[in-house]
Amino acid sequence: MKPKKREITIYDIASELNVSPSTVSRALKDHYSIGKEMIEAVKKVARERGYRPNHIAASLRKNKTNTIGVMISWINRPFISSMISGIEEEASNAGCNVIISQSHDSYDQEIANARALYNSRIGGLIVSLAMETRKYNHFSTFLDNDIPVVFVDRVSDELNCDKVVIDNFAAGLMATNHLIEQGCRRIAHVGGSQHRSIYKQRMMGYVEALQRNNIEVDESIIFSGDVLSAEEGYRITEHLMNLPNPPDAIFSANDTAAVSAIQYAKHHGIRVPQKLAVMGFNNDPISLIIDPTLSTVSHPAVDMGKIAARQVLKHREHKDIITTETITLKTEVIVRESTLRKRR
Amino acid sequence: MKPKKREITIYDIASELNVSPSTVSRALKDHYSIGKEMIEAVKKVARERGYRPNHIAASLRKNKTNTIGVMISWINRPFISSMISGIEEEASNAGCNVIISQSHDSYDQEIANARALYNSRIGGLIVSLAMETRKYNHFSTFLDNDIPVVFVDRVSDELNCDKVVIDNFAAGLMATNHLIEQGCRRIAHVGGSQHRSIYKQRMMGYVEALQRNNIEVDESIIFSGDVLSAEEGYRITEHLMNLPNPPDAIFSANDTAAVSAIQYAKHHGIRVPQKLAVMGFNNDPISLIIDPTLSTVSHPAVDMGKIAARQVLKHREHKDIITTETITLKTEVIVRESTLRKRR
DNA sequence: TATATTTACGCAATCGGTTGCGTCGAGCGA
DNA sequence: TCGCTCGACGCAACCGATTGCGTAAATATA
Repeated sequence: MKPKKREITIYDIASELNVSPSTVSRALKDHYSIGKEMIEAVKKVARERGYRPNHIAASLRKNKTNTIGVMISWINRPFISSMISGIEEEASNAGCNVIISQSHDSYDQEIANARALYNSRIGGLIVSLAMETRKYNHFSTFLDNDIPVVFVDRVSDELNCDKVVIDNFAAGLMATNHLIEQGCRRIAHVGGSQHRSIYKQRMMGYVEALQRNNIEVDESIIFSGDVLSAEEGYRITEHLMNLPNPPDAIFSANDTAAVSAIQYAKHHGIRVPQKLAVMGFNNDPISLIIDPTLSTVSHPAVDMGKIAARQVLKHREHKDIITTETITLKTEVIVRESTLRKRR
Repeated sequence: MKPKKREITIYDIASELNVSPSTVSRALKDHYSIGKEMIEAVKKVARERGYRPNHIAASLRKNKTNTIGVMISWINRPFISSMISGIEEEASNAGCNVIISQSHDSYDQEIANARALYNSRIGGLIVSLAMETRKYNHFSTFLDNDIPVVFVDRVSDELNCDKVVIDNFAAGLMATNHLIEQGCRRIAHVGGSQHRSIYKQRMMGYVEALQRNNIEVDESIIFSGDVLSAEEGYRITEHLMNLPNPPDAIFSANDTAAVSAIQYAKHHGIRVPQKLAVMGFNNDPISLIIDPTLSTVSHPAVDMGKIAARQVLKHREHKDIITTETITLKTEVIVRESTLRKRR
């Protein structure tokens, strides 16, 4: 059992060098008004004595921490956890901590989490909205207090903040185009809540593709899932395939529901992709495991996380930035077996 | 744009009631030496004025935060992210934050993370060790400073801390027994690093099962993967199946490698489970998606996370606890298609 | 009634940095 | 030589809550 050695502080360094604590404080962060040699001397002593800056103290004084809050729906989903992985990497490289809170897709929980994070005096916030959320007042506290907020993936059009997204419209368009190219003519869509713009845009891309190809848009084969769970996907597929005029393809707004569609098809002897082509979204690991392998749309989760983190950090550095950016990452259709009807 | 209203503090409450800040501080946490009416009065004012306790200030004073650190290998793995989900739920219910850091299975990174978390003055720590880690000095700082440390899943026998685990030996035994019951006689094992006790114990359970059934233990079909990735699993399976005397079953210490085994088999026309039975571990989502569905061993990730969080919180409450517990959760073999050779 | 206890609360130091403002000496132009 | 600028650093007031110790008043004990 080691003796509990007292932490050494800037006061210790100050008295060792016979200077004031303020000088030490400034020297440690290369303040312009501190002389070159003084800075060196201070840092040398700090190193020798094993000085560890006390972030808590700094946070108290500045009333702002070096912690980045992350609000997401569920952590245990491939896209989300990968995104967080990216966030954590960038943040920890910059010496920031990441604290997470899950909304479980509940609006009320999201509000509670926002309050909790604000009370924790986070220095920045990264948000992927809950499925339910349609009002956004709970973020104004952060904006009013100059706490940078960056939205990722599930963003809101109503808020003027930095955003990191993919082009969901283009993605929906490309995905649907691919299905059409493969000869599908009656393409169903299983989307997410139309209040989440990402799902709306995917759907609009889908509609656009149909229209460009003079394919009738049939509302009766367009669905908006609640949370796009496996069960939901299965149920909707069941409904679709029992229609008098069932679709020859399903474009799902996530892989979970798409995989369910394939499984329904397998259980009922419907051949994929010959009878039913299935296109997913996200490129989750399961898309490579399912048989037939699932065609899907790439979703650069880790990169989106990294970029979101960088945006937050940038705003923390330069508080004078008053512009907001929307960063759009590239995405592409990944063609696999579940849609490949024609030889290439 | 709302005016930046100043936060109200215990001083505000104190002056409103003409008492001292210390009284307010104590009243807010029901200190025994504060009168009943005073406590009520203080809380009333606090409520009315919208007082929000400043955790930073408290942390500074107490030199300890209400933040729980979580050290894991990779966040974007089903077991880990589910575990974190459980941790986060329990912690946030108790008003604690959760900050995470990934080691990427690197020992050096784990040490760096431990330092960073210690510097962040976390109030508790939950650890699932990196695959590489074989020395544990980097945790003594926490123990020496009475910061509760709880290990989950990937624990160390060398440290006398609270642990939350499953009975890996029994699990390995049961899983292997099941394979034997299904008529397998030459069962290979794809394990993890034998320095991680969980993998060692799974392997020992496997060996025990063989011995109890008078099956020869053949070292040449027992492997210790590096990180048990899909690639590793595939490569090892390839090696195994090219042996002059290939196995009729593979017991893998995780689902990732097990799925790779199935995929290798499918690619090479080896029928599963008839020619090769495959047993996984973890009950990852993919185990239900792969065809044939993968038999595996349940791993109650969310519960393990919750319990680990509770242990940390318990130690924070009662600092007088000097005992350590090892909590073992129930686990069971989940029989699916990949091992089911006999009708039931 | 004088003394011992208890109850209920105040005082003031403390946690470790941060930062606006003040100061002091050196260098510089006129 | 006078006044001025500028570089380099110190002073001291914070930030908001916690806590050991002290004490006055109320109650109990002798």
